[in-house]
Amino acid sequence: MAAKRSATHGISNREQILTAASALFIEQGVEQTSLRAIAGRAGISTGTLFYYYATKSELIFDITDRHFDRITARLLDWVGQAHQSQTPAEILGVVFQTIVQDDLRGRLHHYLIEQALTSNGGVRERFQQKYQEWRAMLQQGLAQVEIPAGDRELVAQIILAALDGFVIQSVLGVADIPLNSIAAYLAAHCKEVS
Amino acid sequence: MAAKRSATHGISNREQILTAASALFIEQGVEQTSLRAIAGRAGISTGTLFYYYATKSELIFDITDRHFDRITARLLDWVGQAHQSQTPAEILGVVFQTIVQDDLRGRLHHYLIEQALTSNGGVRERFQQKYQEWRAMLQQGLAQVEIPAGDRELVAQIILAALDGFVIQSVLGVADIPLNSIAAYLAAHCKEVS
Amino acid sequence: MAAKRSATHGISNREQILTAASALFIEQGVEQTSLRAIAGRAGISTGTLFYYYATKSELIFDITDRHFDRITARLLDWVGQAHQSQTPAEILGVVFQTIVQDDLRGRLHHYLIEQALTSNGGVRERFQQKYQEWRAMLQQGLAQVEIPAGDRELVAQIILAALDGFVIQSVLGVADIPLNSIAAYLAAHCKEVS
Amino acid sequence: MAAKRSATHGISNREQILTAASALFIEQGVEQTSLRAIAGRAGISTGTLFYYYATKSELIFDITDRHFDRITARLLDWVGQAHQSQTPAEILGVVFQTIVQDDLRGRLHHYLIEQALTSNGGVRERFQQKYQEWRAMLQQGLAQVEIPAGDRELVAQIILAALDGFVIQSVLGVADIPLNSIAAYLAAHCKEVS
DNA sequence: GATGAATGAGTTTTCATTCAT
DNA sequence: AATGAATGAAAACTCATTCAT
Repeated sequence: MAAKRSATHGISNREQILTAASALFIEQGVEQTSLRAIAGRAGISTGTLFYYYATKSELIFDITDRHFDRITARLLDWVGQAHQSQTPAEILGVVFQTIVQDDLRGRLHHYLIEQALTSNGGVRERFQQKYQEWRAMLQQGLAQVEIPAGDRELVAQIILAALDGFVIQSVLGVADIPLNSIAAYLAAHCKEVS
Repeated sequence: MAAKRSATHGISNREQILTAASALFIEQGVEQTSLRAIAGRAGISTGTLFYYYATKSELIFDITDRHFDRITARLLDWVGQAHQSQTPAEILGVVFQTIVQDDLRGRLHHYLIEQALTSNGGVRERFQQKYQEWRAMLQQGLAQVEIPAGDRELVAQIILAALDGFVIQSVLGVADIPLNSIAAYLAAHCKEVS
Repeated sequence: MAAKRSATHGISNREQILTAASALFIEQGVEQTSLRAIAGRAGISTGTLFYYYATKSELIFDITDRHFDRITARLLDWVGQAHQSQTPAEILGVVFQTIVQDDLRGRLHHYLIEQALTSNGGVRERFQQKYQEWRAMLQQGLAQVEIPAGDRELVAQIILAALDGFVIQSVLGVADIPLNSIAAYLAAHCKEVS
Repeated sequence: MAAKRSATHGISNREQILTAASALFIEQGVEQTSLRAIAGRAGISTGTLFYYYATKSELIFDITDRHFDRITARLLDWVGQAHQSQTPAEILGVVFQTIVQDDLRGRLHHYLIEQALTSNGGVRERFQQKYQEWRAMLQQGLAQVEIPAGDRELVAQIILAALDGFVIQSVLGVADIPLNSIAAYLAAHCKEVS
């Protein structure tokens, strides 16, 4: 279902399609984007598009994969570099900032959630897996933030959920989300039981 | 834009439409639900549907209104009855349980968010207003939970975001969301600065 | 088909309908104007509209009648007052100006022509009658303009046709129609054979 | 916006569509002709029609273009061959006869005028351009009819307008339009100032 | 590998007209 | 006389998908 290499520049076409599709999905939503439009922006014919993706669902599937990979990569980065930031507040702040403020990915994220709810495909299962995965990664990252080992799982859960919630608000344009204060607050209060 | 009552049983028809539309939106998503299907389930003709709602957007708008009213009502309930539960943990737990576990409303919520992102209409503005409103209500409710006045705003923000996040996970079927432990943890750690 | 008086203020309603319909026909064209819209602007219900006009065709018929009456009245005026203007050029100029420059009536005229071509009704026959009638009236008016009696019929034909032609151009917004020069030219050249 | 040729028999399809559309527009009027009917007569599916013309407006636009081209071609013919006819009266007579008596094109002409008035599209602007163009062509043609140079513009205006007027009457079926006498009269009286 | 013309079932929307009250 | 809710048939438009080349 995902990329199969070939001798010619098929890969390049696949890239072209995925890039075009991502962009259009973000701009207009998944349902509102026609395959013809995707082919058009990718600079290929609809026939060619169908050569690579026999179904719109398949294409959405690949887009989802990519999207997940990017989120995961971002989290990995964060886990790896977490110790470089001095204070716990700063460490948390970084996640909040980078994830919440990427509006484009935020929009895509929600369009894909809708696909997960709507389409029968495996998208939903992938989401379930990924959320578990991200939770685990967050937990790892938190190990470096002086949070008592026993609390890490809960804190990771809260942060993961809050992230999604703030992404929603950001994407909707809800005003006044004091991300930094929130990160600081969480850092301070989760450090140890009062 | 919202319901105009009439002498005859026009109300009944409007109700019928809204009920049918809500149900179908929840089952299949907003985009996937055709007006014909709504009319069919409501037991009226497409022409009659048009008589009440000249546009799919208008109908969505009314559905959104209703949805918001229910959420608000639920929060009002909670604010009013918060003192009846004994412990802060219990008080928080109630919100989490009642809101997160109403999967149907959760689905609708996210379909409507997609509408807000996609359609240019006023739906998005309504969302912005409502989120501000709900945040304020949460703050009020928290006044009864021994949280230092200065922190209430941030805590309300966190809880509101986390609620949305958990709704997403619940709707997606992500396993193992220990809502009660989370409520307890939040109640314990937000009570006062360590 | 036309106005039947009644004891109550039925007449007033009829007037209301005709006024609203004329206005909307001119603004949007006959086809584009729904009966619901007419009823709305007339301040009555669709049911009432149908009480007065059982069919859209009937309404169009009455509007056409009114329109014809106004054109005829204008021509009658002109015939009656033709001698008051001094020069033949001025006399002709008056018809051209008053008829061509009434854009609203011009639009309506062409929308009604389309009805005549399209609908099966008697509208077309009415047009045929009226054009003959108007031609005769023009001929009468020309009697006062020193045109040799033998030529009057042809000149009336030419003027009548040219009028319609200039109305088209005026309504379409074609630039530079020197109506006065044209009237002067016609007056000068038709007076007598060179 | 206009025809783009393709390697296969796409041309044939486009032609098919334009032919079917023209015929139906003439028979029933533009508004009364459904795209389905056009597709039906063209022997293609509605989807295919959409493939060539994404919008009814686009199709109308192309039809308009074609219609204009034919009128222009006819006038060009006339300008080129004007000297072959002997008398000025005959020369004028040719235009009147050929243009006025083509009832089909006359009907189409008026349906398209309605489109120009109704739809906001570029149709109206095209009409304005074309009328200026035709006026200039008529002027050129008149150069060969012994009309004093100074009068040619006015005469062209009058003839152009009268043409439209007679087309209307012809299409409406108004009786007794002595086109030849009129041409003769115009030829005689415009030749030189009395 | 690549094309793009072709399709048909589907969508939202429109509206003249009817009729019980 | 007057209402306005109700209708069904039809309109324009959309689009994922197929297939001959």
